[in-house]
Amino acid sequence: MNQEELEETKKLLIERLGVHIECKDQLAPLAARILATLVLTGKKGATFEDLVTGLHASKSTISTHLNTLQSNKNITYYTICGDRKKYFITNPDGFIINLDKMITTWEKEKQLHLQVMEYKQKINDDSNSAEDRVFDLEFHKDYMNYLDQATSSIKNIRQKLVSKTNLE
Amino acid sequence: MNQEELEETKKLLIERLGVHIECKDQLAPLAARILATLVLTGKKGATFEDLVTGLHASKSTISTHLNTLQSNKNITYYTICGDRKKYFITNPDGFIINLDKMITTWEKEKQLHLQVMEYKQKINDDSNSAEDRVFDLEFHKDYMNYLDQATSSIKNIRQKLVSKTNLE
DNA sequence: TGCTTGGTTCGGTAAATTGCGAACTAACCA
DNA sequence: TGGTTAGTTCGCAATTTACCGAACCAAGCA
Repeated sequence: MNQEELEETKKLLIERLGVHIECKDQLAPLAARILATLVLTGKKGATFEDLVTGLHASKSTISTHLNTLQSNKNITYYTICGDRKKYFITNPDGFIINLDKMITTWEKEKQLHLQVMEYKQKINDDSNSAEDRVFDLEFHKDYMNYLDQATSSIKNIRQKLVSKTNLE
Repeated sequence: MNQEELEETKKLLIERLGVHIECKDQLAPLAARILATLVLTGKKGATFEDLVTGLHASKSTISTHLNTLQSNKNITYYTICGDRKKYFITNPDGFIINLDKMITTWEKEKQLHLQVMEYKQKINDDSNSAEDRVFDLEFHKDYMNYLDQATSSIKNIRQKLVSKTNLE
């Protein structure tokens, strides 16, 4: 396989990965393409200029997206002495940040279900007869149980990842 | 707590849940409010008219969103003999559909990483010396390992949920 | 001091999303 | 046959998003 073909596959993969990331992480198309590019370039990273030319985008767009990606902890950069450029790379803690996001979403969801249950319980208490009881709380109990299970299994994976990272 | 106060809490909860669902499931604001309303009304459900008045929205908006929510399997409805109205409720299989979405996303992600690894391997093979090797494939191996673990633990929870549902 | 490189800021615009209203259909019933 | 209820369709208006270009800044150096 020659150089041109490899370039083609690279572009194709940036596009595919880009679309995936765009949907999964709710990022703007070009922000996702930047992340995809950085995944494809690996530890070597890419400079501001590389991204501008590689993605056919304007400097302003690249600048703003690089800043938001950095503040979202999606990417970082390293520098080389005597070289003014920044070499952007994907955040090596990306896994863990992903897991943390899932955990916080689920915990927030659990809090919401607790609030809903409280509300429904009050309505049920206000009704005087048993057949008057409007709400069945089983659904919320099941849902919270499901959330708890999912949360704890993901926390488990997180723990293993963290201890492995610390060993290295 | 009197009737008005309960109405207030209901609106507040619809709003909070709505914002959460809107972000989590990438739905239009009003579509998320519909789902939130259905969670709050439980097994009793809500009619088209209830939603139009409760959410202060137009019939057309409610109509289109109800249709998309149905085709996304987010909601269903039941009917009462001699009553032309549909009573919309949240899809009881919501849990499982959520889990399935996570699993497919992760499996797709794994496939993408495999393709990226294949690309990087080719580049590495093309280089003639060892210090020339551009890419470190460890990252992708770790990532795929993480995806596998997450997938299998969620599949496990899914299995438990399914067998429980079938028993009832 | 002025030029180059690396990057930021800001105003604007094209396109996509979201919701609305009016006109329409389809089923039931009086 | 006409009226009512339940809901759909479609064109349009208001936002929001995503990107661009031009002007600008700041560090280094010739």
